[in-house]
Amino acid sequence: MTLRENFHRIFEKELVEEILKIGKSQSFSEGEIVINIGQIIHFIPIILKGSLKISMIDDDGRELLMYYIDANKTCAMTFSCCMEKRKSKVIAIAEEDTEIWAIPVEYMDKLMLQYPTWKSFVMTNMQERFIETLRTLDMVVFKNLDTRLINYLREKSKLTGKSVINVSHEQIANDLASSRVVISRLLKKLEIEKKVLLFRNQIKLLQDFYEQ
DNA sequence: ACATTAAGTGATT
DNA sequence: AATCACTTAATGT
Repeated sequence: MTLRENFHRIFEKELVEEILKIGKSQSFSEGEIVINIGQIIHFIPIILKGSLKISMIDDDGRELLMYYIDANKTCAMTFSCCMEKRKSKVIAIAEEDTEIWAIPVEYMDKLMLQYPTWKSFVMTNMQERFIETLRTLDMVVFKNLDTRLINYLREKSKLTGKSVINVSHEQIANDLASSRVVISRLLKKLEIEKKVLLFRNQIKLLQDFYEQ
């Protein structure tokens, strides 16, 4: 499917042409930082391929994964920020090799006023991201770490569509704002319960993992 | 062969 | 649930 065809499914005709004209494609390889904390946002990213991981970082440098954004989605933070040329409060890292369509922020006002489908695209995205943030908040405040870990593995698996997840215990600890030893122990418990298989930099989710 | 990084584990707070 | 300290295993050069 071409870029134009893809955009046509979300946006009205004239908007597609305008977006194609003013934006440009940008590629990021896995692990690359797309937008960092404190950085002023110059463009709105629409994900074409791959996905971005959005995390917040507290004063002590502890990181917490908020949500992922994948194909045809965009980051809500960019809207709230770019309107007033504010700095980003979150960090966006390419979860895999990712391609985005970057639209300069200067066009935001115009697009919002002129195109109903753009407005609804923005609103829908903000709403979805907000819900996901609430879910993450609920996880952190009301759930135990083991529940959060299971949830984390579920989401990773869903994102890639595979039952084999390539990630280190250290990385998981980072994403969940925990420590490596604790994650290793919880994973070991899951392995004993026959829910996962552990390898170096790799976790395989078994049948029992998905049940109940 | 050696250095580096990932993961496992007991003890302590 | 986190941290320390130490061990073992896997990988890179």
